Amino acid sequence: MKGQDNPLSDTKKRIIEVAGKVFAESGFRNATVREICKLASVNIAAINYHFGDKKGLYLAALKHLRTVSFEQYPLDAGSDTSSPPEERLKAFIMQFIKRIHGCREGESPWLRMMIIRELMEPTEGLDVIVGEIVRPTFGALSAIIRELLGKQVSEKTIRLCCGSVIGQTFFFFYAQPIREKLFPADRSSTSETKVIADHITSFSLNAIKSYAVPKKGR
Amino acid sequence: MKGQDNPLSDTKKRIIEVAGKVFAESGFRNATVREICKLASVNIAAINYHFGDKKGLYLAALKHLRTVSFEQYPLDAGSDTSSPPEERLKAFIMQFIKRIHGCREGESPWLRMMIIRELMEPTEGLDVIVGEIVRPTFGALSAIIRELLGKQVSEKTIRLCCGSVIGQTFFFFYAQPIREKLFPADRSSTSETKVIADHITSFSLNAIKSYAVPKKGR
Amino acid sequence: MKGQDNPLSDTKKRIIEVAGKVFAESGFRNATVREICKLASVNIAAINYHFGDKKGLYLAALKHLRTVSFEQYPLDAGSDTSSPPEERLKAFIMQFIKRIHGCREGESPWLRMMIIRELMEPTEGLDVIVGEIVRPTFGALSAIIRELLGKQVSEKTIRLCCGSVIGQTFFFFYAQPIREKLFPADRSSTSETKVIADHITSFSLNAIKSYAVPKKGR
Amino acid sequence: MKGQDNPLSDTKKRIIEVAGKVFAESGFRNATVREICKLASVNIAAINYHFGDKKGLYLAALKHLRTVSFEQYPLDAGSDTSSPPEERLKAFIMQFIKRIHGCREGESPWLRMMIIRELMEPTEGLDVIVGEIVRPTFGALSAIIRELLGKQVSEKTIRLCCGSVIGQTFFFFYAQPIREKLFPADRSSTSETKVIADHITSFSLNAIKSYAVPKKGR
DNA sequence: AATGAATGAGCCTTCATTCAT
DNA sequence: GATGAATGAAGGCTCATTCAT
Repeated sequence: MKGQDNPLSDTKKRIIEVAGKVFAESGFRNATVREICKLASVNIAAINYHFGDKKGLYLAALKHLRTVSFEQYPLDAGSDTSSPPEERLKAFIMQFIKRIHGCREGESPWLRMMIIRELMEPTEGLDVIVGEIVRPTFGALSAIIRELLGKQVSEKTIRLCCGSVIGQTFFFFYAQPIREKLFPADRSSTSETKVIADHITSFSLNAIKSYAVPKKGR
Repeated sequence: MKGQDNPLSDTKKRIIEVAGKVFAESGFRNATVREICKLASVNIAAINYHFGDKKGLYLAALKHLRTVSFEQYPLDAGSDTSSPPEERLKAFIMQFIKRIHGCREGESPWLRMMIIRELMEPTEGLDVIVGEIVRPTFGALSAIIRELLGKQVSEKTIRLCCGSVIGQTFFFFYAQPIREKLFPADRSSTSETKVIADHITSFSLNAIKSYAVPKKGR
Repeated sequence: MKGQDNPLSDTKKRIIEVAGKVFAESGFRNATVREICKLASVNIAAINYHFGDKKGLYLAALKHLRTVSFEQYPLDAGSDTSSPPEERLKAFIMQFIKRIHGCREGESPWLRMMIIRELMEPTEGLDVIVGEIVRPTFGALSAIIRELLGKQVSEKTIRLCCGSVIGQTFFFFYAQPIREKLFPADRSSTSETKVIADHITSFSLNAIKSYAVPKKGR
Repeated sequence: MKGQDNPLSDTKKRIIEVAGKVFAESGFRNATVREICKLASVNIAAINYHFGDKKGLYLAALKHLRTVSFEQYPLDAGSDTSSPPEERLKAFIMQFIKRIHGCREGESPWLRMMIIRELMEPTEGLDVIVGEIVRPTFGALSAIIRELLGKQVSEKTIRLCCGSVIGQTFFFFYAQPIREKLFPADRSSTSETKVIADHITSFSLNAIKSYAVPKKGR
């Protein structure tokens, strides 16, 4: 009775889930198929059978991570297109943080780690990340910022503002190890995450609105 | 007392310089001592003799990179403490970009790559980075932002604003591979670097000034 | 009594035919059951089911190759026992070349390759080759040479002459890769095959007749 | 004091000698570097260090085999250019047999096995074999046969006769396993080798002289 | 201070075979 | 009869490290 709507065999699914963790934590090269197979309790030859080779497994794991992340944290949650853009920006930032950096206690930010590793040593996985993760995210953010800035503003300016927003979120979570060493008080926690999200929201809104002011007067 | 006019043997110096490039470009694990020795034209056993092991060489190379970077791009260049804070923020951002991300054409952003790698897989090198690179940088930026915001603002707010500024610079350069795939027009170049630096400066100034307003009126 | 009109299941037959090609071209070890199964469009477990293991399939393929070869190129074709022995030797050499080395353009000399491989690393297949291929061939050739030499000549001499004839044919075709590298002009072709067959015939006839002469006078 | 004129380290030499045997007996693919290293009592990584990879070792072993074989059995031994061609052909055949097939009891015919394997599955080694082994051998034999046939005979005819001579020697020794199965009396031995060499010599001389006759009369 | 040689551990991959259905 | 999934045993190669000089 099990698995009646499960297109992935148990073994294959188990391997993919383990691989997601291991690849995120160790990177493509450092991760070993041996470790993955051991953790998944399968024979090492199973990788070749199900995924062809290590790279095939890596791409499968990356795509799986994306799928799960998008299902858990859809981009348009928490607001709808009729909401004012300020509110939608706030919702976007919170959702983006949850999706990319994880939010539940103990949940490891695998997707973010995969993205960062791909930026250091790009593989075919970068195309997956850009095409299926970054592009739709940028699209959603662009729409909000375009509405905040008004139609007269150039696309280039919108791109730059998108980068400023995304860049802030990346930094606060990605550079967490440094921040904790510098300021032990800012230890990661659910409430600290909310503080950061609020800061990014207001910092960005303030900046963007100033950009937009010239067109309306001042 | 030995080596009074030769604190580093030529061999050792040569190895360190090569290692800096190779470690930055390939990461700790992927870099091979064989390649480093070949490029430095030294015997493979020299690493063990001079640095103990691969990790010892890595730390030596990291420290060397920091020294060179700080000598080439001192933090306070381009302005002095008597300048208005807006101007000093602008100078800081430009200098930070040059130091961390490189500025000359073809120059590899070794220091940034080392930092990013340490963030993914912290080693002893992270202490070096935090203590000798990040802390003074944050200190300088904090001073500028504190002056912009006024004394009434909490240290926490200042830290958050520092993060927002640094985060933006990191993103634009670190995520360069993604940005190029998404927007081929924004290819990296000296002029594009200037555009980005100006954007970060005005975006941040706008945001910070808005933060500061409430205290003086509104 | 089953399979009265289907002694070999289609699947089994298909596998054998594919295996003959693959084993001849790649040798026993280098050939993979996976490739054979893929080319034959059968499941990989079918080999185990039908033939026990890889070696069983190999032997089956070898026997099939022999059967086909003998059906296509019967030994006594092109002449009959009433013909003069010179003519029969000529016919034998041509037929032997066709059978062992192939004659049609693009036809791979599978049987020869199998024989050569068995000579390098004898398996049970060598018994099949000796008993069902070599022995009748040697018998036919012996009869011709015996007639050419006369009854007084020892069996040992006949055996040596048989070896000389067979040896020449083997060399010219088997060492083809070397001959082409040494003398690019002697590239393999239908006409070149005929030139070689004629040479072997006259060379051998000349030699054998000289052998025979002493007995009749001089 | 040892090895004062020994350009090869003991280890390297040991590996090459073992590799020659193993590659000849098992072929390039079937031979394993693990077995070679075990027999040579060296670490498996020594192959990478000294020869780059398996193929490098293979080529080194092949060249070593050639060198040893040529030093032990120089082509022009047993006769000089002033001898009559009949005598020189006899000497050539005996020497060729010794060189390629081995002559001492228990001596394995490694060089022949290597050649045969290269003919089945050519690698870069075939170029070595053709260039450094086959070409000079054919050159020496050609000279003898040209003298036997006279200048009027075409180069093509000389090539064909060379092939006939070489082909016979190959067959008798290469097909030894079959010959022993067919005619147990013809077991390999020093005296049998002499019988074969004499047969090939007279068989070939008879044939070649008949070729040459037309030019002088008949 | 420096070197060439050697080592052992580990990695990815491939293959024939077998199991459960 | 036939299949997809799974297994264990090797195999070639790479790497950091160490040894003897």
